[in-house]
Amino acid sequence: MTISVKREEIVRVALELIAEKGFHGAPIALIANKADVSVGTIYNYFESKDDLINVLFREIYDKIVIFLRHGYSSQKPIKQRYLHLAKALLCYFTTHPLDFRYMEQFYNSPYGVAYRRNQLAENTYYNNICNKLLLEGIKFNVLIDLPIQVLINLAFGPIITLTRDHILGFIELDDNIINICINSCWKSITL
Amino acid sequence: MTISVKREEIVRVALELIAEKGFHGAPIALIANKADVSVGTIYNYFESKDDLINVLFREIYDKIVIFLRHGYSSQKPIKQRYLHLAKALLCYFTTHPLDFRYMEQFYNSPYGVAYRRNQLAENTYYNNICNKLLLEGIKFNVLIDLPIQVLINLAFGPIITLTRDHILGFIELDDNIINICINSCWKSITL
Amino acid sequence: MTISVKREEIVRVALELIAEKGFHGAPIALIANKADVSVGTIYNYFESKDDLINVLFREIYDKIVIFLRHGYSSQKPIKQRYLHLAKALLCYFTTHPLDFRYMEQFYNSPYGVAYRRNQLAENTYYNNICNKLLLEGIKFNVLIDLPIQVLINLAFGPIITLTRDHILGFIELDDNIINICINSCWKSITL
Amino acid sequence: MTISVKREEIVRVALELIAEKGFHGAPIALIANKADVSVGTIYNYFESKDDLINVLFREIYDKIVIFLRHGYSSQKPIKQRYLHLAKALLCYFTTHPLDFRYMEQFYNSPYGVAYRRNQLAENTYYNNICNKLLLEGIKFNVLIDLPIQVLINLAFGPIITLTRDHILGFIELDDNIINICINSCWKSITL
DNA sequence: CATGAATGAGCTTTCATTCAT
DNA sequence: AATGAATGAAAGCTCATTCAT
Repeated sequence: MTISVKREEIVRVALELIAEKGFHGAPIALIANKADVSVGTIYNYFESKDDLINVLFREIYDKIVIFLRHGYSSQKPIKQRYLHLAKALLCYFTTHPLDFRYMEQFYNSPYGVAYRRNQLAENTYYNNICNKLLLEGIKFNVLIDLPIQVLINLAFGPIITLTRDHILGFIELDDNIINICINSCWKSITL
Repeated sequence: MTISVKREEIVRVALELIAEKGFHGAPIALIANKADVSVGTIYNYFESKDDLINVLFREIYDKIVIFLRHGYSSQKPIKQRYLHLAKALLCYFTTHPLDFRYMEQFYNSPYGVAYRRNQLAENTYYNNICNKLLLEGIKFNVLIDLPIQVLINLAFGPIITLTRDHILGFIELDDNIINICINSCWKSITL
Repeated sequence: MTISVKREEIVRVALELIAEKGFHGAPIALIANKADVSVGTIYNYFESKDDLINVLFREIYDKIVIFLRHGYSSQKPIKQRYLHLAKALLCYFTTHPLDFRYMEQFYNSPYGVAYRRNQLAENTYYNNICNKLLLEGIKFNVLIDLPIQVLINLAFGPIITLTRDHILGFIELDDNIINICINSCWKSITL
Repeated sequence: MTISVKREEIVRVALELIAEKGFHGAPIALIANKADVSVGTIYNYFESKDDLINVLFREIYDKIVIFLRHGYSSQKPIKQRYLHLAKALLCYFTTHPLDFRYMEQFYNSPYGVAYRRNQLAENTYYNNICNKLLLEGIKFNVLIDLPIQVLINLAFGPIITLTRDHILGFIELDDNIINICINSCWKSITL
């Protein structure tokens, strides 16, 4: 019943190290050391470093989905739902900067490219909330009729890059700026 | 008089390998081998792998700047200039996908973070064309008054992410879609 | 409980190779090979080649100190103590020629210079037996009043260089010659 | 008639670099660079790095011999001649610290060991002034009857090690100390 | 399950030497 | 004689993974 506390530690330390120093700044031995665990133990829980990296991605991904879903209702108007998602995304990442930087590392690496290709291949791509929302918006003539993947970029791309600049300390975000930006993005995708 | 053909080859192969497989997928020995050159020769032209990486970045960067400047006139209306820059950027990268992926690798790595910090520190940051354009737009009340780095994200962020998806083969761009997207971005930053 | 036998082998082989061929004649790969150990194993026991070199120096140094102390009593007359130290030194090195040559390599290299500078800086310099003995000899007007480091050279310099010549096979030492030499040195430093 | 100025420069720079940083701190490329000469030019004057090292040794050696011979007369009493040689040696090295450090590097390396073995083999060993002096001293019952190589160590060993300590900055020599030391050495070898 | 010593392929970098010009 | 780009073997060091305990 109790999930191994050692496994938790491994995952926590791996997240921290990889987020801050990249995959190559996080050798297994260092992860083991910081997690107060032996190297061998890591290989009891994960098949390989690659496996650990992919599992960690999955865990963060799932937490984000849960966070986005919280308070989200498909009954609400499309705009309201968009604002909810955009804010939630930005909120999650600014409060979980390690998760953000980990995801950036992941997507910008062979892992991420493989993952995305895989998603497309499996056709599971259109299952996530954001995609559904945009597809609905197109269907009801609220949003510009563009390929979904294109629209995603307009709708959420700036949110992500803003978050990155904020986390790296290049810009300072406040509620006012955030609201303006999200509304700007909305403006850019509406007919 | 003639620029070394070996140097050219080294740079070409390094670009290709790093763009496709990342910094760690491009060991010096492999670069040397593919460039039909000995390992030592690389170190005749570059102080270190880091140096090669930074020089390559600089070369691409300069080529992009030249390309963006071509046909650009500060006499033209702001919107027209924005459209020029956005299209040129997208055009350059779709015709030079290796350059694009290289830059992505670069920015998303300690090199890129160091580079950006350096730029901020040196205050040379506001010297590039895009920044100047946006600042002018704000000044003349054409664009939303947001911190320049925030505005940059709205104005060019989606261009970049679209380009990535296109290059990775996740979406297919055509003139129509490109025009719509660029205009959407313009819409998102105007008052 | 048991000190690693691999570590012992590494140290033994390193001593042998460095003593005979110098630091540059003892690449890590060769040490590993001769010690029947993998390269990585050496780095499990020592941080770096420098570390190995310094540790090895320390181990030999400590063995020498123990040997010199054996049978040494500060109650005995100064001359007797000097004769003890000089003989013991010569005895230790002629029976441990690898140790001698290692120490020569060490002192005559950046390691040794750094070590000596460090010792001076830390003021631990005057703590060794030889220095104490000479200082006492000066104090009681038995020895010439010269700076301690100068006196050391007169008292023990020839012992060391004789040992070297002996080990390198340039001269043949016997008890008679040894006694004459040591007494000569004593003569050279007494008032 | 004019000895190549380039060759002079190469030798001068090699001496400086090797004396200060050892053989491995003096790569051919660096020597060439500092001597304002191309790498190839060095190989025009010297067969190899080893050759350069040996030639440089020989040049210094010869200069020392000339210096020692200056003012030296086999007519003078033995003690006076010893004092002359010891002082001249110390004088030469303190005024030519690079030469001293070069010689130390040389002797304490495979080059030096090979050189000494060679000398013994060639029986040219007993030809130098110091040896002749000591042999004469023994013959006339002025000096202790010890093997010449042993006597050399007593007579000149401390001079050399004192010089080293002085050059490395560990001790400060003045005329008074020097006189005491040299007389002490003399005392140690006389009957 | 947990351990961590052992492994060795692979990395970046150096440098004596060559040789076409 | 002079040049210096080119070479490539060899160096020190890292790290994902295994396996006997």
